[in-house]
Amino acid sequence: MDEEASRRYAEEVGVALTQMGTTPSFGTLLGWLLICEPRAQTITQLCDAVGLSKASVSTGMRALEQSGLVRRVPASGRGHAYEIHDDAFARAIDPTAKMRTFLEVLQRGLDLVGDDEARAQRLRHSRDFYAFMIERVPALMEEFRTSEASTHPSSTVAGTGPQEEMS
Amino acid sequence: MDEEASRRYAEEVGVALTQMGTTPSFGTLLGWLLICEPRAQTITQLCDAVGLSKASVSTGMRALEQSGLVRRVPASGRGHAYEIHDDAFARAIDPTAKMRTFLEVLQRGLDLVGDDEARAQRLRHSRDFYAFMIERVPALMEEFRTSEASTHPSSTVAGTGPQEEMS
DNA sequence: TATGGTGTTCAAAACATTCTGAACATACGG
DNA sequence: CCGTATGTTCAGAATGTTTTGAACACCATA
Repeated sequence: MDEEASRRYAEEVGVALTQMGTTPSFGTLLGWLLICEPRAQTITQLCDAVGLSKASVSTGMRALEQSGLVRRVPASGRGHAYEIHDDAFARAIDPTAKMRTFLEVLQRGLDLVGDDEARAQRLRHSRDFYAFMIERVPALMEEFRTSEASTHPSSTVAGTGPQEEMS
Repeated sequence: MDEEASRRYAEEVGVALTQMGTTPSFGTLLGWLLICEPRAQTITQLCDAVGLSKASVSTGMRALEQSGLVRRVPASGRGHAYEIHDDAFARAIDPTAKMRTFLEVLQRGLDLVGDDEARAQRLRHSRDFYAFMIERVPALMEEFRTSEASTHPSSTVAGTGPQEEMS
């Protein structure tokens, strides 16, 4: 329950995610939404909680929403509130996203060096590695999803939200 | 062969990797090492090729070396040179590295909220997802490695280098 | 041990990003 | 339809990162 500990936790998540390439406000807001009470929070509540300006919270929340980690819900009083998805990370994170963009880069490199065997080898191995992982990881995620569904049948409906990047 | 096209490619890799969280010099150097001829290059050669200062190349190469993508080799003349590993990405990239750090963060969150069921649910699902992936992805990588070994038996010895982070 | 090429480190400049306050829109309730 | 609570946008300030030039160490050779 400890309000101050929660705030510290939000900051902690903030620095962890910042190291992974997000903005500090993005990570801090996500951290707060992971543990806050009540679960759904308005922009004003978020401002108070994490100590950021309305402007930062507004843009930060849009980013969180577009990345599929958080959704807008009708607020009790005026306006609207935001809450994190139960399965936020499993739904919003595509572990192969970066691999796909780099697969393209490697392929262009192979096109560039043509059939110069000596140089091609450097590129080919890495390209094949990514191709393999990209093909196989989705099945892994699907396996997790089904196993979860059978263990906790009360899951939310599986609306496949936007698959944005984060990690 | 086209010298200028190669330079452009190095820059292209540079921006791709910068978007994934590296410094521009890190990515550009890696891009150049992917396609340069000869394969092993001294710091001086790299300076000329990518148009960065000696200082940037020096620190950039140390980062590449520590991340396990590149190794030092004895140079023909004076000093030493650097060359990229054939299996650079498959060996240097641990797709679960970020998941592991975030798994810890989620676990700390669960410790913090204790047995408050309502709040715990938000954290638990994501934690379980990461735990699942972290457990399973290594086997996938191993599967690729063995399949490669049987296809191209001429691979280099599998010295398990430092498993630093990049993507 | 002097010399030249080679590589490293560091403070400061160049650069880019993020956050904020304030002005502007929007929508609801009275 | 007005007043108020709410939400958005944007220029500039604050902050952080990357690169660089220059001074310093190293090492082979003669």
